[in-house]
Amino acid sequence: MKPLPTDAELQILQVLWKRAPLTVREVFEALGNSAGYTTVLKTMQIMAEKGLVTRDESNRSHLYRPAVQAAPTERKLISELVDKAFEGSAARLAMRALSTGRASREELAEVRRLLETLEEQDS
Amino acid sequence: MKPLPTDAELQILQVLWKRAPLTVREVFEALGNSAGYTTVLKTMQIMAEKGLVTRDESNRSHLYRPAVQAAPTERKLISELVDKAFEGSAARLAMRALSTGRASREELAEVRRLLETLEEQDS
DNA sequence: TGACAAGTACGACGCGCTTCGTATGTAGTG
DNA sequence: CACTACATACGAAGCGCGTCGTACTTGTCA
Repeated sequence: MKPLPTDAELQILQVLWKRAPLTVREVFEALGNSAGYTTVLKTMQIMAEKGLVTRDESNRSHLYRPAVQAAPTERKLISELVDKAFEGSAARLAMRALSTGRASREELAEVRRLLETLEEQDS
Repeated sequence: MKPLPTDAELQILQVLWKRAPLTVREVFEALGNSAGYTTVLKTMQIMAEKGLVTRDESNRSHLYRPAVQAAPTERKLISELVDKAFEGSAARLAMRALSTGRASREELAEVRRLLETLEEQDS
């Protein structure tokens, strides 16, 4: 129903996930002027149409809140990539991700803990 | 230099990675007629221009081979998503991927083995 | 040798996304 | 009350991608 966010929409959602509610101007500034103000505005209007955000119009400066959660959205983005490039195997994607060398020692330990939880659960 | 493959290009690359060299028709058939023949042809021509594949024109039916490898391409696709949606943390992406519930017991064990290797290496 | 089958080349269109210019409305202030 | 600052709304352009129709070339075989 609610579509997955596009790239530009995802940038905005990430800002909103950290600290909502926010006005368009606040989002615009958080984005570091990577796009024009009206570009951000328009995108957020479209997101409201799509149901990705809600907005409170009681003030002159409308306040925006995310209408989709981070975790499920991230999972769907991953599933998309998994289907597209990893033959449906999330584990294969995870392994590729870990072998990019971009993970620190601590992060690896975290992954290990998650893995233990999952393996337990599954039995 | 060589750009990342687009979605349609990735579908074709996956076929070529499995069994190259192949003609356009063979790729077309492997794709199960999800797109028209000339669509596949055109896309493969573009891929040749981009340097994603090479082609042997000595026969009337040109033979195509991948010019980029699967592993690095997959890693770049992941990095792209990591930067776009996971604040640069490949480990965070890996954890989300594992918690989609799409991984079997065996796959989890594989991930665990990889993890052990990585943790060793890093010390 | 002529006609058909099968290949390549190429141009063009439609769509979604991003971008921004411009029009319009409105709250505050001297 | 007029002026300025700042907000929203909206239309339209540019671009990449996927798609396919059509033209052209070439090999084959009756």
